[in-house]
Formats: sequence, structure tokens, C-alpha cells
Amino acid sequence: MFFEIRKSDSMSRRDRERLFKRNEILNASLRIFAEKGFKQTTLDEIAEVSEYGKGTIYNYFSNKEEIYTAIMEEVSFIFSSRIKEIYSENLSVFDFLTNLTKMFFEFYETNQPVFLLMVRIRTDFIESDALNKSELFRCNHTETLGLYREVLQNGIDSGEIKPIDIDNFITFYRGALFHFISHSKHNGNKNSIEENTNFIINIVFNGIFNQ
Amino acid sequence: MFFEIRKSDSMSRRDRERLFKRNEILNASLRIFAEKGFKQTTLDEIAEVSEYGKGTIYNYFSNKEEIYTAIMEEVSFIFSSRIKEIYSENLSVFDFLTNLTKMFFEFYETNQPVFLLMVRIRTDFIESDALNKSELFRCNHTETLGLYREVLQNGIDSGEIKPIDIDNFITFYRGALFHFISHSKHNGNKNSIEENTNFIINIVFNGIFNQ
Amino acid sequence: MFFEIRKSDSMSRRDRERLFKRNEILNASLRIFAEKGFKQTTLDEIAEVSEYGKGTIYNYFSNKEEIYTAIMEEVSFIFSSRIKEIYSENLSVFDFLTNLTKMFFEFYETNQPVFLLMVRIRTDFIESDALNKSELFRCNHTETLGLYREVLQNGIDSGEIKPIDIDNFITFYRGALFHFISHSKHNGNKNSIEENTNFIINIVFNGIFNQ
Amino acid sequence: MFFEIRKSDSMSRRDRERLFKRNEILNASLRIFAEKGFKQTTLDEIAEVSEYGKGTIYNYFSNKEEIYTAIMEEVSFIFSSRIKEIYSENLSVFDFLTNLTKMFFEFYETNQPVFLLMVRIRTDFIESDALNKSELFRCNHTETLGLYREVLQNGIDSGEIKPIDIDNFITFYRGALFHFISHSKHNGNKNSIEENTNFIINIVFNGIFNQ
DNA sequence: CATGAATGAGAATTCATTCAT
DNA sequence: CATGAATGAATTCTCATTCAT
Repeated sequence: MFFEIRKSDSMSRRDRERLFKRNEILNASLRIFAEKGFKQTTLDEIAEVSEYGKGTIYNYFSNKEEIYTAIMEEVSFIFSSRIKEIYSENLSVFDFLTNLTKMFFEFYETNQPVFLLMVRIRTDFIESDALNKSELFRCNHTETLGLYREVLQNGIDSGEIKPIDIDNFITFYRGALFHFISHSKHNGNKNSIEENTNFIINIVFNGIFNQ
Repeated sequence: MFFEIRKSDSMSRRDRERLFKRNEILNASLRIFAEKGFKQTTLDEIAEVSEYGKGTIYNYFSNKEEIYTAIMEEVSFIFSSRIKEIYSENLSVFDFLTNLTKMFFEFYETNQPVFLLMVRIRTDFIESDALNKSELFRCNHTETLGLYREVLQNGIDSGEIKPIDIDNFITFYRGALFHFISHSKHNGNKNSIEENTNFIINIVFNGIFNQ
Repeated sequence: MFFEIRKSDSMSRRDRERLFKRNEILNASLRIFAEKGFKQTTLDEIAEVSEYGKGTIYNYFSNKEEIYTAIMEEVSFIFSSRIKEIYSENLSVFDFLTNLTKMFFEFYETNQPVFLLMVRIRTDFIESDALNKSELFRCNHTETLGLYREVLQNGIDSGEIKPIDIDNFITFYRGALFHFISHSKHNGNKNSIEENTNFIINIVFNGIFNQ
Repeated sequence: MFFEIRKSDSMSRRDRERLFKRNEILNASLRIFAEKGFKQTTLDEIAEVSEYGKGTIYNYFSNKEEIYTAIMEEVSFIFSSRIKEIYSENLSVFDFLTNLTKMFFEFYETNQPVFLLMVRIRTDFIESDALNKSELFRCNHTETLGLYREVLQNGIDSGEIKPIDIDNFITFYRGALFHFISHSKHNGNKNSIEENTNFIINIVFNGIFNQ
């Protein structure tokens, strides 16, 4: 499960239970949102999958959008954290992107719905404008971009990579990667994470020209 | 406008008018579908934007899904045609992908909603299963893939490009390109079509490594 | 066809044509009303079956209800006439009802939709209150009842039949007959008109008791 | 009211309440269906008469047809049960039909809408094909017919009644009876149940011939 | 007159949210 | 808190009727 209690020490039993149930609802919702999108997902379904009453859900979230936002914030937080971790290792652009790519593939492997949901947000950003309202979400996004930029700028400065337009490259790379991952299963891709990672990294760093 | 009367010669005035109005409805729907997606789009809105009564819409299409399908079939047909044209010039992989990339950028420039809608389908394929039912749509898709494959295989055989996994490359390339284009405006990309095309082609063919 | 031009002599060509077309519409409507009832029948269907444009129909009738009323008035008129004919022969109750019964069976044979429609009215009398407004319809009904009553009263007076409650008998007899005829096909009844007539007349006049 | 809770012992309060409300909806619908027929009846009206919100109705039935089917199944079940009871007394044809006739008159007296609805089904069988789908309904019908047949066959074998065509007689008798009852009020029939029963039974068993 | 396109009032159905228990 | 019944606003779709050509 994606939503799990992590720092339960400092909480009262009541608070822990509350958080636990809240997470159960989020996990159920996550799966359905990922599969169907925001509008398509009904509260009846969330209630059924989460095995709580429909009314109960409203004790934890004040409306459907809030559930979606909570998920997206957590998702963006997790991704942001993972990226930060990799960033903190002070790697070359090549190693940074290799690790990043591997991390996304692994994430897909273990948390497919979360990943698909993230991809979906990038298209659906209009379906629910909750995200635009979410300070946290935008903040994570901006912060992450900053890390990417820094690594790439260093790579350019050190001569590791060509002096490309950084922001465009980020758009390009993330689009390619997320799309590739989310369509890989559908397209019958049977390669291992390493093979897929190498495939992408190879293209991006060396190109497909022979020589 | 995307839907326009092309071969009106052989039609009666009545038929031409009917087609014209049908196209008006399609053009209006297209914009809204592109912006909001299938489920989000209401018939009231289509009626309002197309400036017809709600009932009138149903004189041209038997339900909402049929409008969506009609659009998608036309969109897929147009893209398929453009790709075929480029393919028929018997170009090298480099020139093929360069022209293709330019074509997609140009398409975005002149028919932004159509392009966005196409991108949306790739995520939304669940929202409406109309597409799965559309023989024409699937057919265009398969045919297009065949062209890609042939060009790439020739490129590999002739030694122009490395012996990459063709299907994975197609997934990668299309994902990258479509995502890049659809996010370029949102990301403040001010480059010309040529600049953007070169940017992408350069990465894909030469990589970002410095030498 | 049920609606046919009968007295066309005194009419101008224009009037004859008008009447002819009006009848075509009525004949088409009749079939559909008989099969589906008033509400279920759409003007689109009437237009299609009658092979006239929807608008044309409104040149002959000012609304759907008027078509229905026109049919009902004609139907009630025809039945009323047939009953009058039989009545005018001054028959015994036995012969009167025998002829009447035979007539209804024959009518069903040649004009099944008309007959079914008539039966339907007896249940549907609420669906369209047109009938309540139709003076002619009520008039035919009353007149017919009068004939029945007279024949039966004469039969009672002459000692042919028992002194039964006349109005109740009429209700009973008509209900039985109409229901029997309209369900006969559905129930797999393969008897000839004579056999069916005898069957009913026999029960009504002699009863089913053995002796 | 027609729908009432009968075996509430084994149910929880919640289930009892749910059943109670479901019955309220059915009773309201029954009246309207009887008066107007299936198509004519709107959910707005059912909601209004049953004094529930329109949405509430959908918590108990998944669509309008299901309400109609539920009613028809119950109606057919009740009638079937009553007929079985009378059948189980092993009566002569005369007593069987007398009791049956009385039962139908009594039923009309206490549950007029239910009776009218039943009569309506016999004409409307096309309006909603729900009935064709209802196994239970067809089953009750077939079973009931079987009882009629058995009683009549015994009557023929024992010499009580003439050797008539049984199926045709059933069609005749039921048509006559149902029509008579449903039109009696409308026709100003003021007789008691006994008088009406005797009237019909007398005709059917002894005929109207004077000796 | 003939036509069929245009229309909107009306009907069924869905679903987020409220609320009494 | 937990629950699910109640609700009505919103949505899709139908169809009698009008009207311009």
C-alpha cells in the first residue's frame, strides 16, 4: 500500500487509528483514480473498495476533490523526496538521470497505480483545479525542477553534456520517460528495469546515429 | 477550423449544408473535448458553443460518444495521412523523423485543440471505450505503426542508425514528442518550430553527451 | 387498406388528392398505433411508414392526437355501420349475435390492426383524452349500444332469451368477444371463423353445463 | 395498500424499514401505472406520490422498468396464490369458477388499481418487455393455466360440463370476466358481488336461451 | 404543399453531499 | 464516529411541433 503510517510514535491511539483509516481510504481512492480518472470515479466506488460507509469518508475528507488533492500532494511529495535523495548524492548528469530513470521504473513496478495517476495528472490538470489550489503540490514541483536544473547546469559547466536548453530538455526527458513507462506494459515490453533504463539513457546520451 | 468541406462538388445543396453544419458541431465539440475531456464535456456546452439547440445535435449524431468517435476518427485519419505523405518520400530515418517532428509542431500551431485531443486520447483511452469499437481508428493506428517500423528497419539495415529495439523506440519517440509539444506553451517555450525540431532531433540522433 | 376513397365523384382533383394523401397517413398511423399504442408511436415513425415528410403530416393534421382521433372516429363509424347493417335485418337475438360475432371475426381477419386498435382503446382510454372530446365517437358508441339494447329487449319480450340485465350482458359479451378474438392468434387458436363463432355463441346461449 | 410487510420477524429494523419504504414506493407506483400505463407514468410523479425524492427511488430500484416488473411479479404471484387456494379445495367446475369469479370481484373491490393494472398488462404486453424477461411472471401464468385446465378436464371427464375446447374456454372466460369487472364501475353497474357473480356464472353455465 | 432541419420542454438516470440514527 | 438512506442538481437523450425554403 502506498499510504502507510510512518511516524506513529508521537500520536495517541485515537490519532493513529484516525490516520490509519484515512490512509485506507486514500489507498482505495488512489487505485480507482488511477484507473478511471477523477470524474469517472464515484464515491460509491471509493466507499465500496475502501470498505467504509460513504458517510464515513466525509468524516475524513470534506469532499471528493480533497481526497484527490491529498493523494496528489502525497504522490508529489514522495517523488520529490526520491529525486532529492538522488540529487543529494552529487552525481554526474549521466548517473543522476540513470538513477532517476531506474527509480521511476522501480516505482512503476511497485506502485503502478500511483505512477499512472501521476501521469494522468499531467493530462488531466484541468479535470480538477484542486491541484492549482494546492500550494504543496506546486511547491514540490518547483523544487524538483530546481534540482534538475542544477544538475544539468553543472553538467553543462563541467563539459559533461552539451549546452542544451535546460528547461526544454527537462520537459522532453520527463515526457519521454513517463510515457514510455506507462505504455510499456500495454506495448508488450518485457525488458528488465536495467534494460529499459539503459535503452533510454543510451538514446538520450548517445543518440541513435551509428557513430 | 479543423472540419471543413473538401469535396463538395458532387453533393446537393442540402447535403452540403448538412455536412457544413455537422462540421460546425464537430469543430465546437473538438475544442471542448480537447479542453475538458470526454466526460467533463456536456451536451449543453456543445450546443451553446456550436450555437445550435441541444436537440439539433441529436439530428446529426445519435449520442455524445458518436461525436467523440467521429472526431477521433477524423483526427487519426488526418495524422495517418500526413505520416503517409512523409513516408512516401522514401527518406532516411533522419529526414523522416525531422519532417515528422516539424509536421507535428506545425499541426499544433494551426490546430492546437486537435493536437491536444490526440494527446489526451493516449491517457484517456478508458474514459470512453468508443475508440476500442472504432475499427477505423485502430486501423489507422496499426498502419501508421507499420510505416514507422519500416523506415526504422531500413535505417538499421542501411547502417544509418544503431540496431535499437524498434517498437520501444517508437513508444519513446512519440511519447517524448507529443508531450514536449503539448507542454511547450505551458512551459513558456518561445522557440520557433525549426528550433524546437532541431532540439529534439539533435538529442535523439546525437545524444546530449559532449562528443 | 382501411382508409380508402369512397365517394370521390363530387370532388375536385385537388380535393381527391388531398383526401388520398390524408388516408395514406391514416393507414400508416393506424398500423403503428395498433401495434404500439398512442404514446409509444412517434411522428418520425408515422412519417417514415407513410412515406411523407414529417412536416407534411402537419399539413393534414394539426397534431398527433388529431390523427388518433380521426382514426378512432372512422373505426367507430365503421363498426357502428356494420352493426347497423346487421341490426337492420331484424333478426332474432341468436341470429343477431351470431352475425355480429362472425362480422367481428371477419373484421379481425381482414383488418387486424384496426381491430387491435379498437380493443386497445378500451384499455387506453386514458392515454389520450381525445376520445372524450370526440362527439362523433361517443355518439357512435351510444347509438350502437341502443341497437344492442333494442335487439336484446325484443328477445326478452318475445321469450327468446331469459330476462337478463341487458347492459351488463352487453358489457359481458363484448368484452368476451373482443378479448377472445384479439388473443386467439397469440393463443394458437387455429379454428375457422365459423368454428370460433359457434364456440362462443354456443356458450352464451346454451351454457357449458351438460344438459 | 397492496404491498405490505408480512414476515417481518426475521428482519433487522433497518431491513424492515427498507422493505417498508420499498413497499410505499411500489404502492404509489402501482396506482399510477394502473391509471396511466407504463410509458405515461413519470418518475417525477412516482416520486411525488410516494413522497420521496426522485433520487431515493433509485436507491430501491435501478430503473423504472424494475418497479413495473416488481409490481407485476407480485400481482401475478398474489393472483396465482388465490387461484391455487381455490383449486386446492377440489371443487366442481361450477364451484371453482363461482369462487374464482367472486374472488376476482372482491379483489377489484379492495384493490382496484391492482386489478386494473393486471387487465392493462394483457393489452400492454408490448409497452414494456420487462414482463417477457420476468421468469417469475411467466411461471405463475403457466402454473395458473395448468390449474384451470385440470379443473375443466375433470369436469368434462365427470360429465359435469360439455366437452368444450378447454384453452379456448379459458381465454373466453377470463377475457369476459376481467373486462366485465374492469368496466363495471364505468358502466354504472351497482350490483353486489354476489349478483354480478351469479350473473356471469349463470350465463356461462346455463346460457341465455330461455330453456 | 412538401420537406426536413431546428428546437426546447420533458423524461430517465447519476452522483456528490447532507443528515438522522 | 460510522453509516447508509435521502436528496436534487446536473446530465443525457427523446420527440412533438414549428418554420424557412
